[in-house]
Amino acid sequence: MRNKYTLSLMGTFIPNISVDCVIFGFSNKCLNILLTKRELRDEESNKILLTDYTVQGHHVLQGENVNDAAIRVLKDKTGLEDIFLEQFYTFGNTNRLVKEHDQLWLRKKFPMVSDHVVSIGFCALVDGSKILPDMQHPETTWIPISELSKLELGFDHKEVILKALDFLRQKIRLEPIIFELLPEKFTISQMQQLYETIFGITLDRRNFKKKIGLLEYIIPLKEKQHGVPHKPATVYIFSQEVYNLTKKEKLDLIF
Amino acid sequence: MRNKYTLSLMGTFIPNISVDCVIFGFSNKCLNILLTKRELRDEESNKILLTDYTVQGHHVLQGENVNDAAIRVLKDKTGLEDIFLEQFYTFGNTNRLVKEHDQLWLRKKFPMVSDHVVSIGFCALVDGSKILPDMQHPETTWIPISELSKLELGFDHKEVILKALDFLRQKIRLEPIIFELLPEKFTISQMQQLYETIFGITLDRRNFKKKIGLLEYIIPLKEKQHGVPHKPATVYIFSQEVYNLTKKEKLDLIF
DNA sequence: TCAAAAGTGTTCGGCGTACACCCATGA
DNA sequence: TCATGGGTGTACGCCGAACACTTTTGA
Repeated sequence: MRNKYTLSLMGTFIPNISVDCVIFGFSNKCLNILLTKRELRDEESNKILLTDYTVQGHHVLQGENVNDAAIRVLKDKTGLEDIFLEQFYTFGNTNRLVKEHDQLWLRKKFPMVSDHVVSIGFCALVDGSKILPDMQHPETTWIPISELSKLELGFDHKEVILKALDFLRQKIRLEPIIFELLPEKFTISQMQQLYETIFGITLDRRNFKKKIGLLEYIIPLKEKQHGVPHKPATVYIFSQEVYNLTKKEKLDLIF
Repeated sequence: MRNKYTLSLMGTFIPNISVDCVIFGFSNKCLNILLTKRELRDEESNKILLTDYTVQGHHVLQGENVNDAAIRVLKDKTGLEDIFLEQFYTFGNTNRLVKEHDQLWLRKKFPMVSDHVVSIGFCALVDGSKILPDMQHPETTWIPISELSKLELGFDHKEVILKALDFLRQKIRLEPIIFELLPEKFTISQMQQLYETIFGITLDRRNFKKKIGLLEYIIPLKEKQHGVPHKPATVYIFSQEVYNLTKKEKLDLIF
């Protein structure tokens, strides 16, 4: 799959412009990021030269819109389409590829890319229940954000992920994108757990429920959970239409 | 000045990556944008072929960080340094340069640039009282945002400006960047007027004052206005230090 | 003395926060 | 019957919104 671009279309991608997608998903009460394990072995000794993780990225193709490149990467790496995907920052420092590990990797695998690659960072949000159990890309895995500090990351991808997380936290306060991370039908406590994992806080259940109860666009269904060993919870849906109709421009001048 | 890059250093800039700076300033109770008037005449007939406005932009140089390119453009076009300057969006559509006017301009003036230029948009905020009365660049002028819809704008710069304005409005709700647009010493009603022009609203003076009065980091001086034909107002300063010490992470889950 | 903007206080309602007990289900 | 998480109500305090009259200055 990846060969499609690195081999047969070699020369048709733009050598100095790429996109990087930080893909967030919610499962197991955790916010996770989809990362690719990178491993480089010496051809003779078969000794491991480097092993670390990177986010999903690729160069923009000749004649391709930058935003479309991100859509393409997402589809290639996860099979997902039509999900939340937005730019959050562009990484343009000249030293982003100069670490020894990364140079080694690039010389071996991508000798044609430029020394100074500008990368547009995208943030994608996916419903955790859509995680493919056995992907075409066995080297990609979900990592809880709480594990991030323990991981070795390639290029400037640590910074990329931190900026993406920042973006997510701020955006969530401004727009109803939290639902992009939840299944279509969700319970109030799933939603609460999601907030808690994103912000690293704990919230009072009663107050949370009261607040959600005031929002007309979060609609309870008749349906309940089943198969749970406790009182089954009511399931809710988010209505974008009701949201559009009822949202009021509240402009807190607070900063 | 501009020739420095377009002529003597021709070939040292990256043909497909540029920065565009949307520079906001506050004066005359208005939020203004610094734009450059563009005019192209036919060499024989001297007839005007196109006339419109653009934001301040330039290509990134070989070996230059993207963020440094923005700093350079800002300095070259306004003489200003050390002011608020942040990325807000990257414009990467393949059709951003294809309007007939723009092609005409590029063929004549910048034949060496690529067909597909990705441009990183930056938002700069300057104290309106620092506006140079007679600039080195007579073709640059401040335009109130209320006049924007009447102007002809080059390339995709209408979209660029609208995205910058959006960015400014959201950022102001999250961080104390409003002060970047005000003189060091300001009155409460200047601050109020600034909010009013940015958001296109009107606010109640008493409530506004009360709110500002609660913020420890907006500090009244002994000093008053003078030379005004009415009761002189108290002047205030913003203290970044007090802000850092007293800000509390308020996290409204509201969206 | 006039025009123009500055300064000031109260009331009301809504929303955030703190906090504890009973309920329904599967194992 | 037990463990697990679901569902619910009250009291308090803060802050945002509405609203009108007096004060100071330069012209």
